[in-house]
Amino acid sequence: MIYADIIVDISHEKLDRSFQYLVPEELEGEIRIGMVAAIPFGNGNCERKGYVIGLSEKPKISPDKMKSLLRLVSSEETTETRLVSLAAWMSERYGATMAQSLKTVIPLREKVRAKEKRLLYLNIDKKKAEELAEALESGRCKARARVIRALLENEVLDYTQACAELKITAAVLKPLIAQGAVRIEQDEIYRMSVNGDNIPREQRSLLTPVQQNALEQIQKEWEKPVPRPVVLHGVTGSGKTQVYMKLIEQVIAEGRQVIMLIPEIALTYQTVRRFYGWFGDKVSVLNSRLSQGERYDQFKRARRGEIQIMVGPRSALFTPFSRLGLIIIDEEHEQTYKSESSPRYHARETAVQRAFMEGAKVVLGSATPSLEAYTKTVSGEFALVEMNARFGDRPLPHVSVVDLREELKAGNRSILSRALKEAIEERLKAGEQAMLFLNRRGYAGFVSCRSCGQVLKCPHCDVALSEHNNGKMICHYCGYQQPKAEICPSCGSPYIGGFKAGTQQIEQVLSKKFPKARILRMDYDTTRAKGSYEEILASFAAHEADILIGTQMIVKGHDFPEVTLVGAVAADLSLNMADYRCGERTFQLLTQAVGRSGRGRKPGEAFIQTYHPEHYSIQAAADQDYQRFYQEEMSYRMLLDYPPAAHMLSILASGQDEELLEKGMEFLRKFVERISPGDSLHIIGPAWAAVGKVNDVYRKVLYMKHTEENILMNIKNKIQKYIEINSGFRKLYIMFDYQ
DNA sequence: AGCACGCCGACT
DNA sequence: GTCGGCGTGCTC
Repeated sequence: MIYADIIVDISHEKLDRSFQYLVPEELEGEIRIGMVAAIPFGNGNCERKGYVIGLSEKPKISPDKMKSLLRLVSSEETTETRLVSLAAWMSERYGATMAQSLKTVIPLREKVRAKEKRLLYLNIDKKKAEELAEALESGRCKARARVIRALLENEVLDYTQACAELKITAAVLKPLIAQGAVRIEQDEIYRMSVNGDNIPREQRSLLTPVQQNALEQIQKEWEKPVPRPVVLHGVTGSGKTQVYMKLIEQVIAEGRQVIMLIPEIALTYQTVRRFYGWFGDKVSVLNSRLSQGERYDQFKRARRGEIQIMVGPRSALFTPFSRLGLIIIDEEHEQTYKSESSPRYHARETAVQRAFMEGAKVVLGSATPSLEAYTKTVSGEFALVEMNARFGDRPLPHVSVVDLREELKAGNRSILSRALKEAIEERLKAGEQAMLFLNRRGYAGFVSCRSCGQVLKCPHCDVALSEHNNGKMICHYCGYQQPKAEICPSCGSPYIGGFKAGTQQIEQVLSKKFPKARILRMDYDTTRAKGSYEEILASFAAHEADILIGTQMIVKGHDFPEVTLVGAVAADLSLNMADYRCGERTFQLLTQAVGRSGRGRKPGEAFIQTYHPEHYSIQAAADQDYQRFYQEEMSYRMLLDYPPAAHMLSILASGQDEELLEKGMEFLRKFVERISPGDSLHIIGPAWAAVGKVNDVYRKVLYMKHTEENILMNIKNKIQKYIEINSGFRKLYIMFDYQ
């Protein structure tokens, strides 16, 4: 006997789990995961549709209580069934529940209802309604009377809102609808969709020989019976976008569709404009500011075949195209492609899986490919295509590494080295632009006591508070703020102050040293208002300022042809993080930052200020030498068994009860030790998470490393079962992260 | 979401 | 007692 796990297609939290049904014998050969089945549901055996999310031979409940599914609604493969299979793969791979995976993959479930806002109307004239209300009030139907009264006051009521405010349920409304006094209408709410009509179509320029060569290599790979995913490694400014455009055109001409993922931070007005300029109404661009409903609308357009190209962040990967031909991931190494909530999927890996399931091709582009992707090109699993020259044969910028220890020895305590200061002066004189880049936001501006060393922390999160110029200290995790402390709360010393290296401090130093320079600052504070991000960039692009200071956000993919100087003020900040990827991140950030310089006619220059001038991440970035970085970083990962040299599974547990959390994690470690085969598995922890507490919820992690992927998968499955059986874990939230 | 069950106030 | 509104809880 086969049993099918089915999620009922009703949008309600309490139904967000699977129900098991008997599969009739004649359907046993036909049923597959992802199909839609008609099932009897609830006390009235009301017929509903549900997704088949799993098949097994073991019943979860006594089989005589189980109902049999009626029939399969879609026996053919549709876009939806393929996406449901993708969700099934994701929950297996990333250790999430099927409900969580379905939610990420199919936005339709709860969002359909959100779109069709249900409204209540009076179905009789006011006089009759008045009479009815009186009749109901004199009787016992007070709840019904409330509805009629409310409708007499307001012609239209929102269904959900009315239920909450008038304290009524469907049971109250049902007789009113039956007698014809009230009607429900499902108003489709029209939302503004991004309109690309009035943007002029842009002429595509001819490809340079380097680009043409890359294009041909990719096309050659595509001619193979089973094309491999292609890693397009192009140095900064080599013009990968032009190559993407040609590939997209080719796939569209074959009558297939394209998904292009770009990092969230690059989704600016300019990018959106460019895509509309190239593809007109064939393209839709998603961005994070779109509401769920607007996103749903765009997905609906894709399903109907109204658009051929979807551009967007991570979540655009699940666009329901029926004949998907190509997935492009631009800046493939970016952190934003990894989901931070369960399922903690990586868009790169998931894209390869979706493409495999639907016979589509994959192109992963980057100037600094992730170790994961590049390693697969070495093993031959992915193809590698390189572009080693900049667009128009412009030279790569000349990079100098400045040793900050030497600066200190020479008596310079400023955040600007002498060399960088001189270079800025030169640019100002020449009327050219400069960019100053600071790796990390939260790091700067923390407040500590000079006598006892105590760092002021957020009372709800395990994070240092940041000092801001408005005299307040703010937690960047939960938004908690308090006035600036005058004395140290632990020792009472008045010598307490901020660690000065934030973007604001750099701005202050610069405006003191160069009072005539026009300075723009771009960080968390100056971009919080909607649209200000674009405003700052546009203003700098129009040369309304000479110097732009900022965090990560200024180094991503913007083209400022007038910029001839880039300074990485404190390159080490991202090097000292407690994370095995910090070397990779530093290399990527610095390479991107340095690559901003000299993109126009004039050659560029860059300075990297550091306390570790000998570190390979910094040297390789200065030389723009990816190969060298890859070799060094890979040997480090192999030495310590970090991905991609080995596989790693993390268990992230959180809960409000600190003691319960610690006990639970200890139990988990012992459990893993018991089931793990021999000594080849490295278990690390349990330890406190990088941020051990957020909003009064404690967080711990347990890591496991092994060279064999299957062994970790197996352990993950066993832990999942263990957690399900032991009720002690009910109050803990447990998430798996696989990398 | 929608159905049954059961509590509780009103009325023959 | 009985009738019926309406809140509550469950659905393989």
